[in-house]
Amino acid sequence: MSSDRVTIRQIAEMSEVSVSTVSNVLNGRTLRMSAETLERVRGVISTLRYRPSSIARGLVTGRTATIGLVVAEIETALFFSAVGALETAARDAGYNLIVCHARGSRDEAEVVTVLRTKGVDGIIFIANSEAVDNTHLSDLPAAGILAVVINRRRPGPEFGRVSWDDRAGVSGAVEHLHDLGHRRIAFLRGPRSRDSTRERAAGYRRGLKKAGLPYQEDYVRHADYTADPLTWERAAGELLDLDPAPTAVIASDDSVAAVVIRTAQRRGLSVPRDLAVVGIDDQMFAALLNPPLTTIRLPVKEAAERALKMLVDTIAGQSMRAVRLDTELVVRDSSSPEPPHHRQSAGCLPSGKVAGPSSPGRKET
Amino acid sequence: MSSDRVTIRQIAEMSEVSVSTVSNVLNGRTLRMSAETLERVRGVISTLRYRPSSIARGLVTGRTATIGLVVAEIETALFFSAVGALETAARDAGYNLIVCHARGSRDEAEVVTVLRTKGVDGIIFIANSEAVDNTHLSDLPAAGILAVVINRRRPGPEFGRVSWDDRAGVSGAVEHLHDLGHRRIAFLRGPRSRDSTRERAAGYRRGLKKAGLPYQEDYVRHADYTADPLTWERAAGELLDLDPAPTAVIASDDSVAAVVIRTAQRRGLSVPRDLAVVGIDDQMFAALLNPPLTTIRLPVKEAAERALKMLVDTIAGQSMRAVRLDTELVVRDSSSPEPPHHRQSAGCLPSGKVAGPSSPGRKET
DNA sequence: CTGAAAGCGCTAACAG
DNA sequence: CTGTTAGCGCTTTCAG
Repeated sequence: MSSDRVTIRQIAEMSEVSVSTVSNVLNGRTLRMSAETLERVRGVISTLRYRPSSIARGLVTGRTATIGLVVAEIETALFFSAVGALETAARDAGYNLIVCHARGSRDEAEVVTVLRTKGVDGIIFIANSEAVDNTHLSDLPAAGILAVVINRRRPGPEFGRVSWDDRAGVSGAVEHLHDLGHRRIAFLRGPRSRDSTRERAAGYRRGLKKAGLPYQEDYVRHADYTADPLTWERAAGELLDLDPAPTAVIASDDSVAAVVIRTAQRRGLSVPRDLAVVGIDDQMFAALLNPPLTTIRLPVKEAAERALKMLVDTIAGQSMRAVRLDTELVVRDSSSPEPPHHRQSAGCLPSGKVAGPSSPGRKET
Repeated sequence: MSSDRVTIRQIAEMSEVSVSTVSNVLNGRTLRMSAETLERVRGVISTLRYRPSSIARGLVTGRTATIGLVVAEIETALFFSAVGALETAARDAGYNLIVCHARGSRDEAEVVTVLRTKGVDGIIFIANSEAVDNTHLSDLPAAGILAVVINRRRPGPEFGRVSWDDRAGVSGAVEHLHDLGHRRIAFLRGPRSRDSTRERAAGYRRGLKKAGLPYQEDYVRHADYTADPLTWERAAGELLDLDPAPTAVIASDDSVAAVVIRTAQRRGLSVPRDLAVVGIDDQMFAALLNPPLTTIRLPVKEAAERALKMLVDTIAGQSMRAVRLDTELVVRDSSSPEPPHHRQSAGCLPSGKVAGPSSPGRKET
């Protein structure tokens, strides 16, 4: 097969220099080298299309310019933008990404082992905020493998961490709805096992308090976005059956929000006139719904970029940190004070106007 | 940092055997080895948690158990399911995936170079059917790097290829709509530069012909799903302005379909009563729209799995092939003969009933 | 059935 | 400023 691989030795011979000289030009240690030699070596390299084997290099340097990415729930649309952003950022920094999907602690431990044998320089974990066991990560720092976690509890101080402020996000959404005149604001909780669910619930309470609204048990329902959509529909229906029914709903994510909208519409209600709906995530389709969905945008891409930067900076000598990003409320028609067909046709894809100044993480677009 | 790496030599010493013996147990060449020795070596390996370095192994064997995945348009939701499926399939087969995003031929050439220096055993290209230049791939076979392309023209006979039948998919959708009683069926074309767009347009014509319907220029519009949603809205509006207006639209993809639905609804039309809408892709949100979207499901996941299998089989000695997969028409409410609120609450997430037997690629669910 | 030894392609001392 | 050399950790003949 690949019998004709060009090696550094051949380059050396053809350039009539030693391998170390070639190695030097390869690695930019070219400062005090005769310009003529440099030229000649470079010429041979390019005519032979020589590319040093990063395997061989990795064996001796112990570095591979490869980063492992361990993704929980790879099927989730939101995480894909993270993978994309990460890949771009990584390649800009001269790294490649080995992407692995881990479905649980056991799986993750296995994946980490493989990644270690492959000699990755660092690992980024992007999680679903599931409070997962971290013990299998404890020996990573000792093994000299840098790691940063996204949307997950920090396994230790040697780990980098990037997260976002779920609590402030939901709190801000409540305030937004309150500003619009809503007084009966319901909240759909996500999967029970996730930290994000707790944070968001806390944000809901905080938002109510800030707005001076009472917390009502009845207005909080469970709608696990990892479960069957029929269950979301049921939860939405129960909310709508209440008397008095809520005039606004913050859904557990954009998918659930889509079903809430549909459920309301099927009952003849108009969104947002009879019911305002706010999602969480800002997935691609949010702006395409009818009406376009107001949603709490999670800064997944930014998180990915920050995580990568943290890793690269740490390789360059800095130490790990924990950063928390702001979410951003993207206001579209599903929470506007007037029904969408009476308004300018606002809200298509990445547009989205912005709410009042009261809550954090809002930004002009 | 990683000073304390366990090596095969240490295992050999502690087991009081030679390194080659350890290597043998590592590689399963254990047939004619004293059971007692085997036991001892394995014991030492597991107590020391020894993992052979795949870098070192790769250097000598020339194989890395790593596959490159080159994705065009990594941001597209549809492709993510491919990445997920591929990762799972790869890991099951003992491989890892280096995922790269290539934005064009130049970028792709660069990515391929990097992948080669990293010693990948094969490369899978998953494309957007853009008729892209393939010349930079021509020396892959000679270099002993296996490659298979998904949704892209085959660069040569040494390349594997997996694709799907866009033409039959759209043709089947036309027939489905015809069966439902539609006689004025419009079609929204995707990006001009893609092969898939041409195939789909051909499928549209074929479907009309099969149904005995005339081809009408006016009913075909351009709605590039990579462009601004406002342009889709305009295209949809133009269709609806026609007299007589179409009673059904096949949209260029699910996102466009969502906007078509919205445009119709904003004009007070009911989907599907006044207008039936069919998408292409079957993205996650298709089932969440109101009404749930009938769509031509592209077998992206299956394609990914087939591609991986082809690669692995070829490594094992088989030769590359070209396979074409069927699409599947997933019938939901947006094309049902009656309005959704008069029907059983069908159509939530992966459900979707199935049309008549006339067209290819339909399957019972 | 096991051990010694020769590299895989490269980098990094260390001499010249 | 350039050349020689010793490995990185593993596999794989080839002798014992």
